[in-house]
Amino acid sequence: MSEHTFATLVRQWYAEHARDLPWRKPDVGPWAILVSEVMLQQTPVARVVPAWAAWLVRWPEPADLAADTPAEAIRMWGRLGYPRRAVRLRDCAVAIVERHGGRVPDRLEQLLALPGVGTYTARAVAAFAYGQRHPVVDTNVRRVVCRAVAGEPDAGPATRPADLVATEALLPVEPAAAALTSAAIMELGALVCTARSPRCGTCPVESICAWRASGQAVPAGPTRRPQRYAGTDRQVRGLLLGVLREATGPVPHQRLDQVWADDVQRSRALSGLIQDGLVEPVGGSSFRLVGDGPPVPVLP
DNA sequence: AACCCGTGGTG
DNA sequence: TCACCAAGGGT
Repeated sequence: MSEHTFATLVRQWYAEHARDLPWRKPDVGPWAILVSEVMLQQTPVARVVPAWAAWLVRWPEPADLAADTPAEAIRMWGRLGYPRRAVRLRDCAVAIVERHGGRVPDRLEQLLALPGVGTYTARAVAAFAYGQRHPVVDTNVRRVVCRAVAGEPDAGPATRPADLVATEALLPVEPAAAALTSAAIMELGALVCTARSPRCGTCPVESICAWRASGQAVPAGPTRRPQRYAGTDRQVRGLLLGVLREATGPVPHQRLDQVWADDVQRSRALSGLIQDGLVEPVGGSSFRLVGDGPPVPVLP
């Protein structure tokens, strides 16, 4: 298969079928791109769209978020899930102010050093916000490349160096075209080459797809461990945080006690929230979102 | 490396 | 219906 052909076909398909997502518009800056990427970590696009817009209205630049409390970040995060990301995003804003003068850095190494920014997000920002030529490999890209190029059923549990190498080989030399190609492959994985029921009939690379040619083998075992939720600490954390999020300021522990009957598990969940920087004890028997409280009166 | 971390839509 | 899972990161 020709790498050039693959990239060209996918880009042509993208030009016609790409979703009109707000963070793909021309004048969207690096900070807005970064916020979108963090929100999209394990949260579906449809739920991110409105949250992203509201977030940027309130905090148009990293310094704006850095100056506000973790509590407000957690509230604004709403119900996107994994609220640790809200705290890390604020930590990230603080780091951008302290290390980079309030501007989102453009070097991969600097991006990777930011809180909540890993292999995928760093590359996504470098490519989509700054037009650099880096392979951007998320679960969609991994699946597409694994299938189309290697002809294998599916990718491994996490991004590996080999995935970056395989994807890099598909990218055109010109940086802007490479970034566009990455976005296009990602979109193809999201809309056509999906995990569960791929729509090969509408796929632009069906004729050169190694997986299609080999009969679309199905993964041998379960791709990953099933996510369980009901009855777990995660559910209890979610319930506790829900109460704290709706309250203003400290909440007496008695009110938190009502969300879950098992004392041991509830305590463990609360400790976890404190450990993660989401919640803090106040006055011995109450708890609040970190930094939450009445506004500081402005002195005359 | 394996496991933990939320939430809500859906086939 | 309910198991599955969606632009990952941290430890």
